[in-house]
Amino acid sequence: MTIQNRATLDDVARLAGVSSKTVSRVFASRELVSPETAERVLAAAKRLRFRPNTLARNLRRGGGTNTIGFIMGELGNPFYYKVAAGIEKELAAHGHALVVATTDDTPEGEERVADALLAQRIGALLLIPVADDQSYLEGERQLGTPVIAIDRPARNLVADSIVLENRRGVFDATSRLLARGHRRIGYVCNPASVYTQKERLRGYRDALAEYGIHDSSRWERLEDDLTIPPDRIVDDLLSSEDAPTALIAGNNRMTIGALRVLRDRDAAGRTALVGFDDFDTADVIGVSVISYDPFELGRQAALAAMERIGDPAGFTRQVELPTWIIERGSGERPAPTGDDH
Amino acid sequence: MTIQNRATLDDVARLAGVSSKTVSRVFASRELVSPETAERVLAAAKRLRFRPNTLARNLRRGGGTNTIGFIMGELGNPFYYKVAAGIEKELAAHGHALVVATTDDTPEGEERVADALLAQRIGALLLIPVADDQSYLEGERQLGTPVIAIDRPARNLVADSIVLENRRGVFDATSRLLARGHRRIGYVCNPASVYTQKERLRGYRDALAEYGIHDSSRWERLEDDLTIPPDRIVDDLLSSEDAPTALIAGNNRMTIGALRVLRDRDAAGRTALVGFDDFDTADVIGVSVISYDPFELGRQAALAAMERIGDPAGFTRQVELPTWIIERGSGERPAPTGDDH
DNA sequence: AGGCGCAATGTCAACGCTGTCTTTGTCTGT
DNA sequence: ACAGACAAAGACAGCGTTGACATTGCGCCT
Repeated sequence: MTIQNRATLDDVARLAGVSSKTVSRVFASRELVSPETAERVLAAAKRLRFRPNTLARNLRRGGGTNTIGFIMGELGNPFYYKVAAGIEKELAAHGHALVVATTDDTPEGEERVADALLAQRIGALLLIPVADDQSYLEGERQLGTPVIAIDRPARNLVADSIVLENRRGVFDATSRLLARGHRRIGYVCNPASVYTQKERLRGYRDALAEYGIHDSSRWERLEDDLTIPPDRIVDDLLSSEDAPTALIAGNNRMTIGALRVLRDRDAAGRTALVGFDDFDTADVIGVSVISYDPFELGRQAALAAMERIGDPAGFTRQVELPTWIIERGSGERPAPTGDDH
Repeated sequence: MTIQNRATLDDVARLAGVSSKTVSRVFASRELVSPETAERVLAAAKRLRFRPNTLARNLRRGGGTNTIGFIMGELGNPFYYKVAAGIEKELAAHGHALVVATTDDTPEGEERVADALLAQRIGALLLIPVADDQSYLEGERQLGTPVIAIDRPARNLVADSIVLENRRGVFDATSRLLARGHRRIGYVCNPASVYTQKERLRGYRDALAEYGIHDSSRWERLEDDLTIPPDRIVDDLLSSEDAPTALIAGNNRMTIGALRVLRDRDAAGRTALVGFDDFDTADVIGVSVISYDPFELGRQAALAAMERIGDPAGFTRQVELPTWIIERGSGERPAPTGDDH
């Protein structure tokens, strides 16, 4: 197997009997080139298996590439994948490529991979912020690289962001449970200190407050340690005195944990359950959820990035995407009678 | 907001009072640079927010970048995402970046995005083949870009491949059903004409053949049109005369379709079911599956790519990763008595 | 004291491409 | 017959970096 050299513009030019600039014109600018010449050039290029070198092209053209970077967190979560899918699809439709990098969910990881991506002169940076502080990107932004935060706003950085209506989603779900007579409503989540969970918790508390419940701490289980099995958190809550008659799970993992625990503890299926985030088999098992469109989250982020590439100096803005409740049974179980007040 | 120019080696050199080559040494080669000079250079670089331009670097260094491209098919499938995750993790551990591209599952799409990736001078190309023919990559391979096929071997192209033990997995699952007395065993899949499905089908037929069943066509439903709802395919099979007492689903979508149909048609849960590919809530519902590790598939592909980058002329090889059966109940239901022979 | 070796740094060209400017040649109108 | 316009193609430099090679200066040996 001989490894030959890759053909360059000059090689093609020589074979076609033209200057390299003419070949360049054929492949890049489509400026004035006579049809016959173009044909000759294309034939020569094909024979040499020529492929323009985008590295050189982008270097020469100056500024960023048409590749866009996406930094995401832990990999065990389909959420990230769906966002990435939404991004990729929208970018591909506009001729952009996507580089992905993961951060093992640590702030240092985030900065490290951001650095690696930026060294590649990406055209824009999309990220799901993990660190508490994205100020390290401020310099880059001033140099003209747009930054778009997804799912959570960036901190200490001017950046567009695409987030969900977390608060409203949970507020609505909680209100429905209250309307069905539930008063002891549990809320479980882990990790609890991230933006999304804080917002969701606020929605829960706000809804309870409207019914005069101002201290819900005894029905809340807010953890911040992913090594704790979700089952244990739910089990702990349900074992407590004054156990809740309804449960809201702050994310997918907690919902599935809750399902396992309820299967064991509550075979009759009396406890109401609403989870944030839909999952594959939720309809088969009949789990009510607060749903949203993760693809759309990615799509909007890609659109925002491309818009910002076109107009780097424009005002940044925050887009809030809707959430909605899908009723499948588990969230519509009424409170046991005599349980209100 | 002023968009200033990005600092280059020369800018840093000027500020630090050294030559640009020295700055280059500090950032790239770590050759002999006195500690004091290095410190001065780093300080200047930091002040100017310098970041080496990998475009220029890779161009100068010649040959490929340390970015690796991955081409995958349809996005609606968690399988792809997990493979990508495995790839990304392994690459990141070795300092490589990952560009992903999707093909909307059409052969033309595959060639189109391959072209776009190759123009970026990626260091290696990983792909889940969709087209029937990857000979269009042969030229590129000869130019030194390793190609690794994932999940299915490449056709008409010398390339390493990482695949699953599809045949053995289904063979074993079918054998177990036979051992439990089932004789009318159904097999549903869509699409049926892809490599993996052909292999799996072979496993199924081989196992039946060992029990003297040489024509299973009446229990097979092999479709090749993704617009057909999985439910309908399963429903059709179960409505037939001589309906099977056990069912093997060739992929995830079919398994979930089968679950829906069985919930409606077979509330008592007598029909055995084994699906190829695990899913999130399979343990909650008690579905037995033929499982494997999609992350490992990606990981092995990344390893193969990096190995091949180091030794482009070595012998190509095919790695087969194991599959195993997870028994959760649905696959262990015995055949109704009096049903054998 | 003179020469040698080596660490530390510098000079220069080139990677493959494209923007700018220039050259060549053909065609039109008067 | 000749200026002017314009289509088609080429010459050249430079994007930011690094490899190959050259230079400097200092310590050390004889």
